[in-house]
Amino acid sequence: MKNLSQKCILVSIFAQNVKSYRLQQGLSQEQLAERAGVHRTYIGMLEREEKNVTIYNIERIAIALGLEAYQLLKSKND
Amino acid sequence: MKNLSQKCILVSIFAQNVKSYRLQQGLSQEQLAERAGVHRTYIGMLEREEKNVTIYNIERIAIALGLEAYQLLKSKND
DNA sequence: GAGATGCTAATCATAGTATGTAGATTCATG
DNA sequence: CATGAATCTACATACTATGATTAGCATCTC
Repeated sequence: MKNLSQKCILVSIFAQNVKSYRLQQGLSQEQLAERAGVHRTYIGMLEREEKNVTIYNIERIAIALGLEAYQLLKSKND
Repeated sequence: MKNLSQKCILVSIFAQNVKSYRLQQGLSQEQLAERAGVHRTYIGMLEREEKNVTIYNIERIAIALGLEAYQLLKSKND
């Protein structure tokens, strides 16, 4: 799943948002992973734009960050 | 992937939005599928909440409907 | 009959999950 | 200063569960 960002803008936006909100809340990848019920390395892969995440995991991560899911798909400069 | 909606609210919201926006634009499932570059039955499966769609296909369908992707994840009564 | 949708099943590609290693950073503590 | 422990992250695989895609037939409405 290399170069996914070239094909899909959303993957990139999602990655940036997850990392941004996570750091904003002072969470490590591992802490966020535990809250969301996913594996430690999975969060890293998402932030590196290596995975084509599904809507179910978008929801889990949004909840773990205390956000509405659509916020993770919204470009911050809009 | 039955009873997906019980575990994931977003699947249900996404399904309702796709159907709602599609009908609003007077498109058949087949017409939307062609625009989005997916198969006819796949749109049907999404609208019936049978699939855990990936972010890449969310983007394709959003583009086909002339929408921003986040709009498909946003509950209409907010 | 024609068009649209539901539904099943089957195959192929890949998302989800996990393990292990390595490098970078921070922070004590001698 | 060292240097050693602890934490965080990147990265390389690998397995298996399931998402993506297609074909075929049924149902329903007009």
